[in-house]
Amino acid sequence: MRKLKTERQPEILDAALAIADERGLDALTMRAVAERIGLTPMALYGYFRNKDELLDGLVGRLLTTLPAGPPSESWDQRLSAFAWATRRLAREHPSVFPLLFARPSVTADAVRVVDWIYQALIDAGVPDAEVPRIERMVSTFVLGFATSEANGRFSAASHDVRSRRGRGDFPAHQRLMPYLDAPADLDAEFAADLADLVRIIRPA
Amino acid sequence: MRKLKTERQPEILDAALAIADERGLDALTMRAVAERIGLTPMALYGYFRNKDELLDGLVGRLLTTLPAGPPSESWDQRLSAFAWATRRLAREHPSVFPLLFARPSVTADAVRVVDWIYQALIDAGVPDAEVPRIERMVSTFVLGFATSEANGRFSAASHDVRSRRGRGDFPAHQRLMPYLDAPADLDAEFAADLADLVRIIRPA
DNA sequence: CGCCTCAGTCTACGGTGTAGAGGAGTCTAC
DNA sequence: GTAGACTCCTCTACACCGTAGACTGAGGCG
Repeated sequence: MRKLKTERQPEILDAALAIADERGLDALTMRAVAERIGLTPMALYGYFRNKDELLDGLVGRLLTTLPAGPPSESWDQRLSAFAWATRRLAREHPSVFPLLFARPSVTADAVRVVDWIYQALIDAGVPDAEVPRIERMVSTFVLGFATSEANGRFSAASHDVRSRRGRGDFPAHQRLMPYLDAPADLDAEFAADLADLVRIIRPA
Repeated sequence: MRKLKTERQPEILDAALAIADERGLDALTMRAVAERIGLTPMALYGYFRNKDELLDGLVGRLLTTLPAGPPSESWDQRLSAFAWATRRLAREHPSVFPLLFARPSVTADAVRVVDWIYQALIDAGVPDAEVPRIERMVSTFVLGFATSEANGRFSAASHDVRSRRGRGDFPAHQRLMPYLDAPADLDAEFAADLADLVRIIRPA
């Protein structure tokens, strides 16, 4: 079978997304997906050539849920809306989100998102030659931040450090301890980071 | 067996790293590691409680190879050295590197690296209260850039887009086509991004 | 009627991580 | 010298994984 069926693809991806959200990426197996929609595992292979393609489909599904900012808004409004939507996606689907980073994902869905960002940067007055670099910088940061949050890289550090305090191992940590004890307000932090980024983009 | 043996841990991690470098992360199985050092798979469980712990050990091993910048250098020299060393790590071990992003990794190794960055930011004159945020921003970007490079997120986009040109799907891509055809000089790009970051950090 | 296509099933294979039991070798104490 | 404990490792086995290959049963169409 060369050509793939498409009708039930969305249904399959819904099931896969639900499983990953509920039980984590490790639980996302072909057998689990099949069982959820009442098929045998092998039936899925009529819709996706293999598991990797199913995961790519999942990535595409996530990307299509990113809303295109209406061109009426200003470039920084559109950029900011995209960034916050991306981060929301990561919070809603923390298990699946890291796949966005792991897979090259040169699908039409991904290119469409990049095109929005290109357009926003062009409207911001960034020279054409610089647009691709700035896009990579911005999307790397946004994806990186959201991914870090999704898999817990931003939390619990101070707890571990406290157990080591008293020994002089980590002087900067000791000095900053009052600021490390409280968990960071990541909403405010994301906003501040975005403001810094916009400051880079805004033409001198 | 509650307590783990440690003597042969480095040997095991060396084998694991070599396998991942040579044949990819998928080939990094307990059986493959065991065979490489002439043991049975179950022997590894005396040194690591399970495969996840072995992977955590691998992350730690990578982190320890990041050199501490001598405090004699200026803060931006140290920061830049750290960034380039991180990126070099990603190029040397592209299969394993993404694990740095995937695992919270609050081990002593990770905290030590963070401590260097804290110190550099303090020396840069960043207010104490802002240091943790800036550290997260910088390391998110550096890790994100290096990870993107390692798994190919920065390449081959234009090739796919070219096949879609002619249809008006992606207007910004069409306008930027001359700059998308040539592969980006990622060395120069990384340097430019770092310069932008340093500009954010440097106190007004 | 015969034949084709299609959606889905069934069976099976080689791989995975790892639990549990046991077996050699060495160290210590009597 | 020998019994026991401890350490390091092996062996066997299990449940689960992705998926190849062959099959079934139900239309559609000549």
